[in-house]
Amino acid sequence: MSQNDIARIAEPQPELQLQQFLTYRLSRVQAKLNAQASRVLREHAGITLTQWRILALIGVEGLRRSADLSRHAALDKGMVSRNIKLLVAEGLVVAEGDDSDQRAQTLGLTGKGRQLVERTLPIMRKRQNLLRGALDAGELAVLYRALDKLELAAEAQDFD
Amino acid sequence: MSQNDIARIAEPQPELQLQQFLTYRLSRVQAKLNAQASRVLREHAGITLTQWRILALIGVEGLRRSADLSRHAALDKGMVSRNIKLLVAEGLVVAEGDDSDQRAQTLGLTGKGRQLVERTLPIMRKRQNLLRGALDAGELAVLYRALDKLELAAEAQDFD
DNA sequence: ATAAATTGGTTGACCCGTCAACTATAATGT
DNA sequence: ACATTATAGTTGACGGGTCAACCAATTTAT
Repeated sequence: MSQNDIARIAEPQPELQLQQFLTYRLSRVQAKLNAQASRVLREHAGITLTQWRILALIGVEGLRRSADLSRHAALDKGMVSRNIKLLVAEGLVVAEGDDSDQRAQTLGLTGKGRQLVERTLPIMRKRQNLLRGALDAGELAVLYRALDKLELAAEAQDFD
Repeated sequence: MSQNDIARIAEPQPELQLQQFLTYRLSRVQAKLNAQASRVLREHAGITLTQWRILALIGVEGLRRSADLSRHAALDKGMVSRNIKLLVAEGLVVAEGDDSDQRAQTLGLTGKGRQLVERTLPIMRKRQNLLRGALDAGELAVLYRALDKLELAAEAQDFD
């Protein structure tokens, strides 16, 4: 306790680091993936990642209702609502009333929106392939399995 | 195009889903890990995850300066600053001027802060072990490798 | 038929994390 | 020695994401 006179409760814990390291790694990788996609989309299409997802869900997956988007892509419905409004204002999306359900609105792409998706799809696919190419099939399988297990463990409520 | 008359730009793309699925999975797992830790800390110690990290870095790792915390745990320095202020206000941390560097302050735990860390450490270790037990060594290794590769791929700037 | 519960969508509030600007002090270069 | 550059820490602002309240319309149960 002479030179290094720091009040410690316990010796540094590699275990503690591991846990924090894990969530740290996960959030970091995810942040970088998002940042990369966001950059491309901003430069190439002038939209955000969320907006791209919405456009792709409408234009590629053929979904037509906000609620479907939320469910399909686990997007918050509030966020979908706000972004739809933006996309409509920018003339990329049309939202017209649905006859069969007065609450709902039917979503679709405008010509401009369709053009933008068509123009953007190839580059996003390219990126896709880059990412996919980074992992071999075995790694991908283990990654998914590990994430499943972690997610399950993270749901435990009764370990205390 | 009869019954399912939806204007699509392309057929639904499993590849697109994969990418979004990947970031979706990552963010989801991470969110759950955070939520779990946050819940435990809130119920058990009345602090947030960030605050716990700070307390542990001071009390367990023995760090004494804000800047060291930021570097060590990749926490934003602004966030550290604000949280330190809260922790001081709650009487868990002391921050006194540093003689050798007028800009810096020396951080330490109060008795109350030390007690709280001592009380909270065991349960966080328990959680730690739960998570660690969820993956075998091989899975953990592949997980790390896969995250490394993905992170690298996510840093590529010139794929377009 | 009508009350209750569910669903679609909008809006406001809030937290977390990041970034930028700024002040004060220290270290470095010439 | 003095000007430049780097560092410690504070603060304000912003975007992404979650949550809750709310309205209108629709489905379900009794």
